[in-house]
Amino acid sequence: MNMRRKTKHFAEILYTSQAIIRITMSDIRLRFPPSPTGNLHIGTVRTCLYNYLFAKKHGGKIIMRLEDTDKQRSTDEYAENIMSGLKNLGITWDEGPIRQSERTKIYTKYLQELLQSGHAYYCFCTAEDLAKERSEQEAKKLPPRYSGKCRSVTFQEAEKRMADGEKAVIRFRVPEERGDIIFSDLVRGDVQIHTKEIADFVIAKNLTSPLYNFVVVVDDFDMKISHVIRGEDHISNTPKQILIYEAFGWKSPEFAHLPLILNQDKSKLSKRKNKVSVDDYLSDGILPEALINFLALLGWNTSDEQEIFTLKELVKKFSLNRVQKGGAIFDFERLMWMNGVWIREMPLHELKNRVESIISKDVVLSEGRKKYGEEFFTNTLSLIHERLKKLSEAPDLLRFFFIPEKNYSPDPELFPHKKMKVDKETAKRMLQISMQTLEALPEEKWNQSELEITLFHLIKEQDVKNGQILWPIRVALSGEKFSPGTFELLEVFGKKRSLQRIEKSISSL
RNA sequence: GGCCCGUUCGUCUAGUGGUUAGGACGCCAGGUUUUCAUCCUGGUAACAGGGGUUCGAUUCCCCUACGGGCUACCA
Repeated sequence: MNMRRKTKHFAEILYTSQAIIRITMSDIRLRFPPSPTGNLHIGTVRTCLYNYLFAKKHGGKIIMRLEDTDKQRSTDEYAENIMSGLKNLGITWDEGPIRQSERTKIYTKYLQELLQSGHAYYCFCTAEDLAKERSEQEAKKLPPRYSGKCRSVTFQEAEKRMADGEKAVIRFRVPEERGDIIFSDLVRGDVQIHTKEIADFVIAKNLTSPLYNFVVVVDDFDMKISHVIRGEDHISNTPKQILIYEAFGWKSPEFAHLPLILNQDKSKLSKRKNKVSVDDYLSDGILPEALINFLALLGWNTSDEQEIFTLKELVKKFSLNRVQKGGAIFDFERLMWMNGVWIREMPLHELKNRVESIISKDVVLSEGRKKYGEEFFTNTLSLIHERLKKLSEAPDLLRFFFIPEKNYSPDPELFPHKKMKVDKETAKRMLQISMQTLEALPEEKWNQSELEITLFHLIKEQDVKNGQILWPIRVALSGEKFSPGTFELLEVFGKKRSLQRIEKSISSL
């Protein structure tokens, strides 16, 4: 890959500073926390990517942790899709997968601990109770918050009521006297919120069904996570989690909240308004490299003017303090441009591998490939290489090459071209003249440079514009409005097929 | 409504107490002795507003506006 490189000198400095960080920060541990409630999402990839880049940059470890506490919505299929998708993109992890659904015993133990220490309590309010409470608050224009009604229910009393069949959830007792919670976010600096803004929140439906904010804390502690890098939508969860850390007497990890990826209208990227499934992009012919490259630069940059990066280069250059604070709109045009760059930079044999599965699904192409041979196929691919913006366009760009001449009939309406000063009449005449000239060119001289000499000679002799000869031939050979150039087509088709196509065109005009 | 976060070309972004506010995508124009694509050249276009601080603010502070996130017995 011919990418721009930094000077050797710079690279050495970089390595040195990395080595220092490695020594002082040897306990870097991060986690990928996907919730397997859907196929791999663009936002999940971006979050995992930044975690990956940070971990690799500092020699840390990554734990794959499937956050599947929502038993209704989580499935093994989604988990599999997410994990294989990440691997296909080159985003790997060192430990796991660990499933939260298999760690219930651990959560239960810590839940009991919190209940016993009084940091949590049973709440018997029903959904109706809470709805009523909320509507009353709204009527008084108060922020809807749980009142703390069951705070006074003692542990013994609660156990008795539950034994009698009453249902209860477990809430965290927010210590209002704690005052301001301030945490230093690695991306946005100090974030502050007062405990009075936080109502007693539910941490578990019951002893064996813990909820997100609780399990995250237990797991991050248990797995010795040092840095939590996640989306901005989690900022408001952070103080709640910090409170739980404090209740246990645990040290909280470092937090870094990433800006969100946005729809065109600046709302959080959603499948209603955008394509969010990684599978969709990949099957649409977006290269994993391009997707990674694009996502890395959505919300982060290197300050120099380089735009194209391999994963390795990203690791080398990544730093959290160059992460943007504002959200970034997902610009498909830019992704397409980047994809085109990646395709063009790719060697031909690699491109061939990548389009293999797409080509094999196309009947005309597969049969034509057998009929005209592998070398021909490779040649045609090389002609469309720089025209490709995404892999899925390949079949449409290639198809005309593989149509057998007996089925081939270009649309006569394609021949007239104003700028070229060509109408059907001229097209026909020029094709006839060219036909004679080309027939006279021996097989062994049938290559681009000889063809150029021959046809330009003819153009001069006939005293016509280049386009008056070259345009009709190009259309005759491709039957397409747009295609590779005349000489390229002539050479790749070879003498026999070229003349057959020209002849067909003449008779159609 | 409340809390929190944010705001440089249409988009992704660089940047500084004094710059012609830079690059990239897109778009437009021209060139690369035929189309398309590539490539090259040029052009278009931004510091949300108002107050301070200052000799001077896009840059520092405050307010407002706008946008967004969260406000679940989802994660």
